[in-house]
Amino acid sequence: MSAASSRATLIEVAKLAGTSKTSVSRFFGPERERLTPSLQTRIANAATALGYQPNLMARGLKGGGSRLLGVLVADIRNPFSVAVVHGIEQAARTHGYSLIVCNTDNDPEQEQQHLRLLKSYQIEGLIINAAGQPEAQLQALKHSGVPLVLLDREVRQLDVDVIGLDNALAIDMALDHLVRQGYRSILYASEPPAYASTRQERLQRFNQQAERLGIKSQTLILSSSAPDFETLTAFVEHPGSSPGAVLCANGNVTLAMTRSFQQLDITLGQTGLMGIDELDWCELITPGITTLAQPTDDIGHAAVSCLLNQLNGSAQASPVRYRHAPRLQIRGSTTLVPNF
Amino acid sequence: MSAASSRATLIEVAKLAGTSKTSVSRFFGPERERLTPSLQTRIANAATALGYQPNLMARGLKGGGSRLLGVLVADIRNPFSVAVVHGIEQAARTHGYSLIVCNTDNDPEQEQQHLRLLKSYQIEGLIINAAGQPEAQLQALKHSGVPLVLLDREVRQLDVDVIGLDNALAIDMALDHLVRQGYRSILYASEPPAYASTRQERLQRFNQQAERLGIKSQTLILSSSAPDFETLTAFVEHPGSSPGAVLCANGNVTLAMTRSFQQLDITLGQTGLMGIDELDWCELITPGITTLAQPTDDIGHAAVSCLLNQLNGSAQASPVRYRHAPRLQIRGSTTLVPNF
DNA sequence: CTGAAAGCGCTTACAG
DNA sequence: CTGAAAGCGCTTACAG
Repeated sequence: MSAASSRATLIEVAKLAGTSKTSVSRFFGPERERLTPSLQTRIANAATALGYQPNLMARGLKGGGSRLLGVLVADIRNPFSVAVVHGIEQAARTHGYSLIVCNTDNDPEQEQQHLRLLKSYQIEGLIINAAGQPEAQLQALKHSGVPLVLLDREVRQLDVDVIGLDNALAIDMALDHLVRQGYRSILYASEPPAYASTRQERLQRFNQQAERLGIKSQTLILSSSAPDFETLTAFVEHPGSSPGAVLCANGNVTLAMTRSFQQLDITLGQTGLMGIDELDWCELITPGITTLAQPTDDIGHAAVSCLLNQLNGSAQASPVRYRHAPRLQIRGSTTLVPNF
Repeated sequence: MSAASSRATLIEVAKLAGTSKTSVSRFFGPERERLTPSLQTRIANAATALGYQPNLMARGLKGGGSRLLGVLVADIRNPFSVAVVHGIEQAARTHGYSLIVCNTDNDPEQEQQHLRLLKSYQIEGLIINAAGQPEAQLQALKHSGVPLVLLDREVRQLDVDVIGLDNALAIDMALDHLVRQGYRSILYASEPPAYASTRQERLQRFNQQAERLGIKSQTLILSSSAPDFETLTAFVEHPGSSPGAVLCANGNVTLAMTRSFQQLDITLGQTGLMGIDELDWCELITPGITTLAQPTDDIGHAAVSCLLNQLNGSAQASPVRYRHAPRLQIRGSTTLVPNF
């Protein structure tokens, strides 16, 4: 159909520059300096004249490396994930890498499929926010020399670098804030913890610390179908001896809970509401929703650094865990007596 | 550093199966049926035994096609873009394609750089939501036989398929709704229209239709720095003979305007507020913000279809324009007398 | 400093 | 139905 005036190749450039493939190849690689200045300019001219772009797939084939990083996200529509991918992209670009981004929609099957594909593309590293527990595949990748970094979620029995939030610290900060603000009974709302280590860590820390602090605590696991109004209603009406607050395990939960608050006509602040993950609209819901913002750019950058360290061989012997601290963003939803 | 027990190759599979490279290659390609059932199973066994995955970069090199689609977005943190990419990904996966996703952060320089890279990766098609006007590069790509689809934004002097919203229809629907609701003076808020054809189209249609309908109209171009409270305040205080409404050109603007409304303590509904693009939180801002939702999945799917049509050679002679209709989502922000 | 040659893992006419 | 051979565009020892 199309004219397909196919792109110029190394050979054509060499011919036009009156030199060999080898020299042209060197010109576009790390050995450019070995070439005479005059040869360099001859090649440069020929290349621009022909609009030559090295074929990275060919280069990848022959040891040069694909310069491709795989990124596998569980939910690309989650603002947190998008923000991290943005950070990853920034860092990757700085180092001359491009990204193959795949989304699994939290489906382990799609995850398997994507992992197969990524392997096929000879990626030089993989950053994965796992949907399931693809230990076998990842183990195989790792074993075949592909640097790996787990993002936010761990995978059982897989001993590789993990980058994410300091979940224990986050829960501690949340509880500390809520208690300071006068809330003494806390409902912790989360998506089902199975398969997502982050959810488990946060939930576990919550239970542990709530007990240690003598806080009246309760847990609500959100089903993906209908919201659980009963539990929430009961909690709001009988929070115990003192005011209650709802702590949301992540942005999705915060969204769901905010909806529920509105539908049940629960006053923000009077019943506290706080969430892990910062979202565009948290400041817009009167009187503002208090959050723990994750440093998403830092997380993305750290993930790329880990990968590069592994590529350089300058990696630690044992896997690293980067636990980033969240930033507390205080708003009206955790103030008992709204001032108006 | 790592053992790099490198992956199995075609040759090893052939050896183990006691056959030739050719047959193994056929097995993994579209010609599998030409092989004897017995040969097929022998190869299948050998392949799984070795955990063989075809090297797609090698395949890409030798005519087989890279099975890679490029996606270039102007702002990956915009929920609209993310939703469309999600749709693209779904459709691409169905057809066995993976995505190289690049983000330009609305920077024409990054766009140039990414385009060069994408070309290097031998993508089989490109979906681009342009940041600048990269006509030359795109022209070259098109000329070298790479199917192209413009997403949302057109590029001047570039005659290729365009997928996006029916901007004229959207504006018409918005104006119709606002007028019906009793607003007679409308402030149209937009980001700077330069370089983004969508913004221009919407703005132009707004001006045109406002005049035709005899609506008192005004325009506010948002600067990226500080919000323009003066214009908004003046508009709210002197909307003319009858109530005024603000129409936001896209999701970013809706966000900015909602902030401004709150900071200036403007009551939603009393002064209308409506936006193109549906966002998670539009239903959460009391009394809800009326929107025109874009069918993002459809748009993503359509983009992939166009690409595939071009690849098949079954494309129209002249470029196609798919203008998708928005869906009106009515909420309290465009009701003059809130009922409570 | 420069180049001829082998080879990366695959596909595809072309023969048989 | 199957396979030997050439070649995709590049890199990298190895010689000169």
